[in-house]
Amino acid sequence: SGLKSEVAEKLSDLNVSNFVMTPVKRNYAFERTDVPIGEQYVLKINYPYKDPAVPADLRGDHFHALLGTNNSALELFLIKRKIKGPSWLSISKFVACPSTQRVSWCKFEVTVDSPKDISVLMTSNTLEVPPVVVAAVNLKTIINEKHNVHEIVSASVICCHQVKIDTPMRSEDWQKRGTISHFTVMRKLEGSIFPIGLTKEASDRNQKAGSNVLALESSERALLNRLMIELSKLDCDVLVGHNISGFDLDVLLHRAQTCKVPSSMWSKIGRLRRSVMPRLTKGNTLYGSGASPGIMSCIAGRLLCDTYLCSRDLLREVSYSLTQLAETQLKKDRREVSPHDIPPMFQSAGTLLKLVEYGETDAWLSLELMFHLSVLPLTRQLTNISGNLWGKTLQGARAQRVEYLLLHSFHAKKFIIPDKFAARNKELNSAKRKLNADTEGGNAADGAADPSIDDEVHHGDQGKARKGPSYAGGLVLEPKKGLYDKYILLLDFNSLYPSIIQEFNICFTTVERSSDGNLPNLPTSKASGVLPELLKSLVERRRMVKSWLKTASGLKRQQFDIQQQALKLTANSMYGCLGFSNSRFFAKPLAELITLQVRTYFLSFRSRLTNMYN
DNA sequence: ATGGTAGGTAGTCCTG
DNA sequence: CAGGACTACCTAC
Repeated sequence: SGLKSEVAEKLSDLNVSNFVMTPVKRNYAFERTDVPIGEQYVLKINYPYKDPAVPADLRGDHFHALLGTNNSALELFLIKRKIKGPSWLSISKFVACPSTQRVSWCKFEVTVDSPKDISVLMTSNTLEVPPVVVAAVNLKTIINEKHNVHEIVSASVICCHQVKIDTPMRSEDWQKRGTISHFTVMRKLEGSIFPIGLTKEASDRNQKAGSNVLALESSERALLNRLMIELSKLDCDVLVGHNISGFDLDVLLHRAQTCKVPSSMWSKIGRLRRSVMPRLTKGNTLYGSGASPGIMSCIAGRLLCDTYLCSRDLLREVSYSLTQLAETQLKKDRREVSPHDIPPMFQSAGTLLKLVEYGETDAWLSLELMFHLSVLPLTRQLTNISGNLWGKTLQGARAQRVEYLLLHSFHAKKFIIPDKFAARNKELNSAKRKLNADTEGGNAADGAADPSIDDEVHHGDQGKARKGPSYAGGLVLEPKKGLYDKYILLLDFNSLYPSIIQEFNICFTTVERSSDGNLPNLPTSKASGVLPELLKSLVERRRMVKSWLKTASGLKRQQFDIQQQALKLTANSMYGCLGFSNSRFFAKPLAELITLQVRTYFLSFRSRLTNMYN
């Protein structure tokens, strides 16, 4: 047909020669106004990732929209193969990589021709969940005043070789003899020597332990080399540390760069062989915002568990310092050591051994905190529910979890999924901004006339992106003052927002959004939307798990408890992402409609109650 | 850049 | 000097 030959022509203009085109039936239900809502025939085009991407704004005589042009390969793989979090995969066809062609440090590496050769193993329920290896890392640093950077003087590692990820671990489970190993690598200060007695103490300890538990090196470079060798021997699945993503990893890689540690060494911090150090500082350098993308790419193949970030997510504390958390959560004392306290400690073997102890204790406390909070089982459950990447859940990316949950659901129902960065919106926004700048001050009624401007930052003049509310939320009634000494009735709704979404069948697929962004009407359609169905299944799964919980005991019980918590968390975080302007599934009209129903429901409930009890 | 809004208190700065 | 506009921070849902 005309469409096919036009597309073929456009593709060959882009030097794409090897492509497949198929007409398929697909649904659309999202915010692009240039794509018709509902089911229709579309042309599906497949070609290899090595060829250039089609520009999203390309148009032709026979087609007026292109979707999914910039989907990442990883996302397509996970969504199309229906891979939902850590699970057993069956690989039907593969070729083992010869050692000269490997791209990773893994003991076994294979090449797979087609993603279709990989599928989720359906009988995996009967298989045991394999344990993982977890290494806790803590660095002790001194400050180089001249360059104003941290330099590493000691690195401690505690490694736990048999960590379960399907159930919580009690102290006696992970502190078993033989499953834990530890070591510290230390170096002397520049232009000085180790204090008397340290070398003998180190060799005594190593002999007694039968392995290198205390390694003494002459330079920072040698320390880094040794640390990388030991880490690659452990080949851990998870790296853990307190503020490891904001401090230790950053320092480690910057020092490796400065000390000219060869790439064959520093890249062993991850599982991917790398030859060029990526840009380490890109974007946010704010405290507590996680590791930069460059740093994360260095540890590819391992998970990162930052107990500082986890605690901030899972606990309610005044301070999230390791000292404070050790006290309140683990009931343990911790000695704080600042970089300025360290140089004097190099004067005697005794104080230097104290430094070793402090480093290993910090690594230990962070590891203990991770077990205490059941970080691995909980994040694994959350990841299995949403079908995103485990590493992202560990970073606390809630929006991404909801994004993947919806991607999987809508793909399964043959929907075309919204693009990650809609080029159209970017254009629109920059055009708006330009317009605003041109007619500055002269548009008093802009907010009412054009709601799409509302998502812009309201108080963004000082670079702090704190937004004002962009739509109406819940309803808070003024309390009636007085002493109530007879009856006080407390009502608590079970997951109010998810219930409202289900009750009123609010979904992308059911609510008709007007083009001017006004508040939409309630859906009239009887057919259940994708969102309500999804929530229903989450609620049902939770109810089932809770029923198992009643009769289970011990580890099984804790496992079910974590699972039901994860299901609840997932259901409750969905509404927030509808109102989140950077979300891929951002739909302010839907969020507004939900909060309106919440307010209406609340008021009618109150009047029913006052009628009943007067 | 990395769920939402509502609402309270305390503080700063400015103005009539 | 009272009071408004604004911000930061905290908590509730």
